[in-house]
Amino acid sequence: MPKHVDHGARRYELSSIAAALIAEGGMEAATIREIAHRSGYSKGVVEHYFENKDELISGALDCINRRYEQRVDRAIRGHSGMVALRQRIAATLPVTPVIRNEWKVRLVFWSMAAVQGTLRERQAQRFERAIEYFAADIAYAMQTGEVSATLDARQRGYEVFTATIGIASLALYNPSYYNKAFLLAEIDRLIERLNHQLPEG
Amino acid sequence: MPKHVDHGARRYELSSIAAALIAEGGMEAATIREIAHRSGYSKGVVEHYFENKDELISGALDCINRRYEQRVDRAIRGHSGMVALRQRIAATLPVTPVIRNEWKVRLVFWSMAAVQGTLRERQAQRFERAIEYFAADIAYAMQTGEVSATLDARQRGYEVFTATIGIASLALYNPSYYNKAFLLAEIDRLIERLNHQLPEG
Amino acid sequence: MPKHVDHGARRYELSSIAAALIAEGGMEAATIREIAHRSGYSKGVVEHYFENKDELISGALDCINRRYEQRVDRAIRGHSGMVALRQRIAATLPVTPVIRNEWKVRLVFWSMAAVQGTLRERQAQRFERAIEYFAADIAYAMQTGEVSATLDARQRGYEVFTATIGIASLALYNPSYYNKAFLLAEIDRLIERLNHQLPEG
Amino acid sequence: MPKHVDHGARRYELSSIAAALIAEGGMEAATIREIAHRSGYSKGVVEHYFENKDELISGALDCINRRYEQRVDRAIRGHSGMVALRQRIAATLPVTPVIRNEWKVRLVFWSMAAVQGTLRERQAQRFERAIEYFAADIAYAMQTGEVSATLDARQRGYEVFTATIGIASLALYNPSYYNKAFLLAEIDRLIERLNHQLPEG
DNA sequence: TATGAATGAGTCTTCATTCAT
DNA sequence: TATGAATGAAGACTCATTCAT
Repeated sequence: MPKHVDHGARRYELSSIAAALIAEGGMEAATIREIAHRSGYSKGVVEHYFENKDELISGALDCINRRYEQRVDRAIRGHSGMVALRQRIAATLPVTPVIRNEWKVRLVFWSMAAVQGTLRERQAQRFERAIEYFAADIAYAMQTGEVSATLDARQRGYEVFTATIGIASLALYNPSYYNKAFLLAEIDRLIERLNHQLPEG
Repeated sequence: MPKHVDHGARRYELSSIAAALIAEGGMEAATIREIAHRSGYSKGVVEHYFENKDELISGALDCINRRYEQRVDRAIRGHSGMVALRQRIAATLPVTPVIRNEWKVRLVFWSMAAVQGTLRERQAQRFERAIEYFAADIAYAMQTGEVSATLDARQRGYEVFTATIGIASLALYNPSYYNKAFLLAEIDRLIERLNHQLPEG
Repeated sequence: MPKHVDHGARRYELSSIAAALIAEGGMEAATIREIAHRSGYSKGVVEHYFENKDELISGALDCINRRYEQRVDRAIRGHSGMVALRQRIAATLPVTPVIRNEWKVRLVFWSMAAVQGTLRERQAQRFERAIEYFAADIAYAMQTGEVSATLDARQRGYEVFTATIGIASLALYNPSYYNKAFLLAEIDRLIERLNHQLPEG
Repeated sequence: MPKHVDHGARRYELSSIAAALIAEGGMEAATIREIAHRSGYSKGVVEHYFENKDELISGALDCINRRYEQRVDRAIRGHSGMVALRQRIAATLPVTPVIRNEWKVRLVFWSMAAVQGTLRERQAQRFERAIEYFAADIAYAMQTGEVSATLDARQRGYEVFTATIGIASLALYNPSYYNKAFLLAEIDRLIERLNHQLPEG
């Protein structure tokens, strides 16, 4: 009987280290050697859990996305509609060092997907899915009368989402100016827009 | 008597090739060897005009930014206020393959700047300058009464700018859906918001 | 109570897989990992039955040689002299895909033995034994008067054998030209030579 | 002006070292590192002259084949017909350590070509060309009446060639038994066969 | 017996960089 | 100014082998 190791846990552990390295020094800092060194295992172990480097890298992306989703879930639990949307945005914007690191990794992947056909489409799907989450919150708010029922939920979700990632991209490079207080205030503006803009059509 | 060579022109030529390579295959595709090969010069020449690779890379960014600014200048010439703002946004959004390539290079730099302290601050400055251009158009429009004089021009410039780069980031990965027609219609929405939102304060 | 496993059968099974892999992709394709994967056993099992990789490789050679000998035995059963010789040659030449694969493995071993002192001598012995088989058929034919009794059986066996492996080596690289019909006709020529050449001395 | 290096000569030099290493320890002994070390240059230099390892390996084959052809040319110069054929065979059989090394390299390539589709066809062509050279000598001998004009030159060339490589393959593994004297005597037998066999048809 | 986790050496390859000409 | 020869570090990856379970 072989020594048993939780394969998934080990993969997550290594992916997490890869993500941290990417956040620190970009794609080129996430070498297998360094991942092995930081994890305390040998190079061979990394290969044991990942077919090749691409898989490892993609594991790193899964890792930060999973954390993001868990954070959103925790923040939203029990809420819906506009409250949920507020929480979702707050969990997305780079208001803490942890989230900033997530954004660094995310941007590295965006740049990869921008120039690599295979990754592009998958990135587009990730964006689409994110928009749907934003839209779902708004759709719910329309049903409960929190916001005007005449809005186009998908379109509004798209607007709020693009504004959010635009702000996040900006904030990442000047975290002292675009700090937590600034960004949380920004959420109010985004929400406010939904109520005061002219209805569709 | 040494042969005279237009230093600036040669630098621009090489930077342009570097930018094209980055757009094609990311940072790692822009090797000195490949730039030398495409330019027809030898490797030594490339390094003669750029102290090291970082300089070359930064030259590529300058190159695409210069082209962007020239395109904006051409589009705005003779215009100001809201018309200028429209043109500025149109010249920014990835509505053509050329501009999409610009955005690919831009994202590669964003990802570098996100994880590299030295580049981060300079990137923040570039963002700040861009916002000021957007804000200036709005400020002019306020003076001429095109939009409500109660707006905060800087704030509105910031909003339009972040919305623009958010949309651009999204569009880059699904150019057939977020095509030229879609993006131009998007400009109308952005402009419309300026007029119909509640005034500041 | 330990589980009983037929050691020999297991060895043969693994050797056979190794031989197939060598025929497909040469020495370097026969990795322990791949053999384990194809056999359905774990890597550890493979090494349990073979001290090290060299043994495994030598097992693969034994495997194809055993198959060759069985094929010859089946073909010759009940025959002797020139008929047996004909069958022996026919069972040797690469007239079918199966025999071609045998030859591929054989050539890989020849190339190893050519450059590795330890293997060289054993290969020489294998050749010598093969020649003796060919010579025995001829000697028998001399006794029965099928061929001239003045021949030197060993010398003639050597000649037929070298001609056979020469033809086989050639045929391996152009199986469509040196096809079954061609090679079988070739046997007639080899046999004919024995009869019409001048006697020894 | 760059330092000038005779590209072809350097390639030959490195190819030659590769061939020597293959003869010593097979394909796996011909590592780039070892080639670099033995040549006195750095690893990078090897890459400078060969796109990749495959090219280097193929260079090694070219190297031994070129030497073989030069040796044949030198031996045949001024001769033709049966004398030329004798010399050709003598230059082919492994009668000296140098030629034995050639054969070792040759066998390594045969084993590679046997299992690799891309190489197989090229190997078949090399064989065909070699047969034509043998056949040409015989055809000339038929014109001058050295041998019976009723022979099929191509067929006889093929027979002599296959016999030659068969003998060579055998001799390689037992050079003390199949020594120079033995092999030279063997040439007489091969030649004699041409004269005393029954004519074609 | 059997498993597969872990190791680390070794391979090719790519690349920025230096330097003699 | 320009060339390209030369260097050596670092990358991903493959693999045989060892060993605790």
